[in-house]
Amino acid sequence: MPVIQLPDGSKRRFDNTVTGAEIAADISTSLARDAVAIRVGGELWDLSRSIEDDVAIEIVTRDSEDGLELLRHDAAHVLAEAVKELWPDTQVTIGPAIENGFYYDFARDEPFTEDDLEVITKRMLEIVERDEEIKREVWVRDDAIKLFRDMGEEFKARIIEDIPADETLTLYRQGDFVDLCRGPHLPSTGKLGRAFRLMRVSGAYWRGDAKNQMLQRIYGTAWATPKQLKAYLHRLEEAEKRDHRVLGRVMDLFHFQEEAPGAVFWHPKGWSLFQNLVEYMRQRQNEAGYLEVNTPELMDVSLWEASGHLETFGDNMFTTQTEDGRIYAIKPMNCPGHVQLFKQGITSYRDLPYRLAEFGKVHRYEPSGALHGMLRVRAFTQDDAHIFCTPEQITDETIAVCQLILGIYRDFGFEDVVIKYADRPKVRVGDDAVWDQAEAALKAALDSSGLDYIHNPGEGAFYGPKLEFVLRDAIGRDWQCGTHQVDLNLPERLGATYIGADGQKHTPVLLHRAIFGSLERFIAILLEHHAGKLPLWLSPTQAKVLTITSDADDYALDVVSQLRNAGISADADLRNEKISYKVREHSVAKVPVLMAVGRREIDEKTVALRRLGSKHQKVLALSDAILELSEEIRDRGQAA
RNA sequence: GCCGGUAUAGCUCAGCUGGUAGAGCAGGGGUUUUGUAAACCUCAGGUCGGGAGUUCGAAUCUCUCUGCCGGCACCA
Repeated sequence: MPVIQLPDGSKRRFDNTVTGAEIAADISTSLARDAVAIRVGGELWDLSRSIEDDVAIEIVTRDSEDGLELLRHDAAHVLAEAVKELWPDTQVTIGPAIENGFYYDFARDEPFTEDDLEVITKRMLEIVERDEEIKREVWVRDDAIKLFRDMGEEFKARIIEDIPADETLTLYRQGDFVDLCRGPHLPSTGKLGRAFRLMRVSGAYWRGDAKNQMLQRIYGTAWATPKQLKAYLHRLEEAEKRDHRVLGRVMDLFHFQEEAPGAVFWHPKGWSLFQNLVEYMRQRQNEAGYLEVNTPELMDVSLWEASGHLETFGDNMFTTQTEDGRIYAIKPMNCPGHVQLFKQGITSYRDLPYRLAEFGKVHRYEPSGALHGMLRVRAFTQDDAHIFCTPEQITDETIAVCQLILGIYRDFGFEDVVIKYADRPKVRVGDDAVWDQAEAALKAALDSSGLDYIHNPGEGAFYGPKLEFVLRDAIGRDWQCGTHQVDLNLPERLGATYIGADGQKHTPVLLHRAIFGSLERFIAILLEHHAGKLPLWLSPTQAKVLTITSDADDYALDVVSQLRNAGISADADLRNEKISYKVREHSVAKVPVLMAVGRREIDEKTVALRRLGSKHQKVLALSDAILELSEEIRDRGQAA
């Protein structure tokens, strides 16, 4: 005779054991309709599972976060059922719910085609229509293995074999389809509804390991209501419009071409944007006590052997051989070069910390399949810096770097930043004792900074543990940009020393840090974050002066020169076109400020100023316009 | 690197089951002097990504290489 407590504190008494479905029905018919599971303690239970004890429960509805996950997981099962009905020889493997949807991995020789997806969708809708009951069954491990092996489901059998022998297994059966699954599930396939869509098919390795067989993964999205599905598809379309590869073309910033895979051809406007970022960073770094340097792109492989790069990073390095037989590597990182600079000049502890910065262009041979616009390239520019310091200085320097990074991200409008602490990876150089020391130092510094962080095990650099700075953009995507690493290995390998206060030789600690990470990547992120509408201070062309009639040509040129004198990048558009035509063209190209000038403006020494994204313009004195824009540029769009 | 898709004019795309290419925009020339997201007329522009094959004949079918796209793996 269980007493069930609901989230509002009310209690219901039942005479016999009761199921979640019965409780929901007892409350209201609409709840009975929308319920998909119940939460008992921390666990989700099937609606059909009977409750014997007094417990507090929560009814999970289809549009809640948990409910959606269930729905998506169910969609994966219905997908698998449909595929098994259509192609019985296909083997099923796994099919979880993921963000916004689900997937299922199948083993099948024939590839799935676009047309197949339509056929599968149709079958899935039929299965929903059939409203098959989804039944939970508890099985003994060995019986389950036999069941799947007899069905020819080798992959499933292997999954079960890896489950500890004493663990009870649950299978879920719907129609003729049975799948190993932890559950819970919806009570019947009809509850899935029709708000799902198969999106694409792709390859995926069995158990996520590139050494294994490749399976075929079908991705789908699923929602509680058709309206939500539509909204999601709309969001995808919007995200596509933000694609930096598209914006790069319409804004005339850069391009790629076949002869240089993974390398950017910067157009004048794009390069101007690039230089704006460099100038900004240069100023911030100068203020923070960094010294800017430049080191060779090409250095003999012996240096890279000594640093350990060739051994641990060699697969990613470009090399070239000259006529004299020497082999040079094109630098994939700037650190060895900076150590050479340190070795040239620094001899005393009095010079530490010694902070070297370089806008270093590095080349890395990334796997062809990894390339993606400017977000993943083979040639990129790092805002790299190396801080040589004593062990005692690690904490202060680390805190200073964290503050610098967070402050800079704020200037770009990124407030939401996650810090990850990544420790030793499998492939690394140096003794464990040195790693113990480096990890402890970084962690202690981070702890004393008072910043929140999460642990990212095994993801450090090959020479030391690191902090990763992940920022979240306007549409909720995460990007890793900044990094800060403690390195006790490279300075020693490359023979860097200084004389301490004790008169003895010491090896300096090397802190590696980057803030944008890659300028190319950061620009791509900025473009997508702002959907191309860059803040005024960053825009390559800040203002365009448009003539309404050719009578205004002289005045327009005068306006442009006054703007330029005030440090505002401006151009005139004197073409024989209608003003609407010019407004449209420059709006499409995302020019932030348009100034139209005609006869009235000539007479009154004014401009008709229109902001990107606005349908309105205001007429103001040229001098006032210049003042307004100058202030906005100076404050980087953030009113003091 | 792996799986799948894809490559036609500067850009976006059309071209059915093989009969050697078409539109819009951009560009050139002209008309128009224009008041806030596309004025009008006209001209030019492509060995259909590269190579090989099948065929009387290939943008179209096959193979292969390269790039790109979506994932996976890698990386950050």
